[in-house]
Amino acid sequence: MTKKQRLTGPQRRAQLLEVGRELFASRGYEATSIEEVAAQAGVSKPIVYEHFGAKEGLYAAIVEREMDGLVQRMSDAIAQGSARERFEGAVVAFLSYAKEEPAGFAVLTRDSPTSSARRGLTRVIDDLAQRVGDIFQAEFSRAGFNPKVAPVYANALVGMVTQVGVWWAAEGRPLSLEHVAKHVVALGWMGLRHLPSEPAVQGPRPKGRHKG
Amino acid sequence: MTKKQRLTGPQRRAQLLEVGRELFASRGYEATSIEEVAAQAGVSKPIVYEHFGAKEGLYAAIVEREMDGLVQRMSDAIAQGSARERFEGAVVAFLSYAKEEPAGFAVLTRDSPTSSARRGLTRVIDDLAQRVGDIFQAEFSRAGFNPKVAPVYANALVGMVTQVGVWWAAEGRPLSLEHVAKHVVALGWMGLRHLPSEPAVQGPRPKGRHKG
DNA sequence: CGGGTAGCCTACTTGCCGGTAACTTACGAT
DNA sequence: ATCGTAAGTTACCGGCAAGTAGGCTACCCG
Repeated sequence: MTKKQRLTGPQRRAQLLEVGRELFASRGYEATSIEEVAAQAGVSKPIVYEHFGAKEGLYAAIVEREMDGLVQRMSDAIAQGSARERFEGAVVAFLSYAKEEPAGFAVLTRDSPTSSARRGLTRVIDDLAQRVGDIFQAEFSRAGFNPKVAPVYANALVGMVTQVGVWWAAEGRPLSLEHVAKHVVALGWMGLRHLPSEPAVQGPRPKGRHKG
Repeated sequence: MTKKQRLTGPQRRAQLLEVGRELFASRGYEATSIEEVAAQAGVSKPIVYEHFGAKEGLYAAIVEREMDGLVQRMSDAIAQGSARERFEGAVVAFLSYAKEEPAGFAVLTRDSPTSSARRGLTRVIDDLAQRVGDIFQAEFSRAGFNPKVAPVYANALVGMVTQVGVWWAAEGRPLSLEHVAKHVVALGWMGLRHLPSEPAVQGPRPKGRHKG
């Protein structure tokens, strides 16, 4: 068998990130023990602590890395083209990530450890929705729609793609990526193109609203 | 002060379900201890075990009850009316549930305990998507679309509504239910009415049907 | 009043897991 | 070769939470 190999710091760190990702993906945060991570890496517990300080440190490092990867893909995808092309690009990028990085996708999709709640929105997907929401907000204002409903669409689209991604991955990807993307894009795009006008469009007369 | 009141079995059981739901909703499964549940109910640990056997038993009972409640609302909502009305009804029913049963909604939205995976799809929402998918499947076949893509739409719609619900609840429901529902329905309905035809359609069915 | 039973409690055991202290070993540079 | 350092180890602590054994008490019913 492979000799008990000594790795350099960065190498070991990278390996632990890899192993941790796989474990967190399959078992979830709570059900994964540091000992397990260490064992799977052929190393002992304190090594993990040496690199990441605490369990949450390891988890945070993994999530951050995956988040960066996903955001990178999405950013590239919406860098240019018509609005429709960018939308389609975003969907394809998201599904590609789900396909090519199943473990990372699983980690991002699962619940976070309870303590790391920031600002009340705990799940990572919510973060993504927030970013999309910011983009939409500007876009909506520009187009004369009520920007307050932008988050509704942002969350709707993110949730749509996410859930489809989860199903698609869990089901062993029964359809091709292009196939799935096509339908999702169609569903989302049509809705966006037919935004209903509403009483509360920002016209000259802001109407008195009832309860929130 | 309230006397150390002795409750009957069913009463205590109901109370524990209530307390447990609240706790699981706010802390999540792992972070909630049976002792906490017992304390909050003004009772000691073994009582909980007497009623539910194990922690998972309590959790399962709570989830099942909430799931039933949600399904009940949805079923009522889609019992009659045009397709569009039923769709709208389903969305409204879902959001109403999120609004009126925030704790239950939180429980259903969170991750389940790792061990209770059934059929590979662990999350409760996936169950819902499955049911919707079955309905769509039949509907798609009838309308001449490829039924294999039905789950895509089912998951997309369920994910859409779910994520919007999560956001809406987490944000303290900044918009009215009707307002949110209107936009979500618009987004979903438009997409459904313009299903893209595709190479793999079964049968000579060229064009999307019209209906009022 | 006197039992029986249903509801409830105290007081454990057990095992796991996050985290740490203190020691050991490989290895390259001088 | 040897010394310094980075890499890795064993062996422990402390705490918490799941689950249980066995005893107590209120209340109903005759």
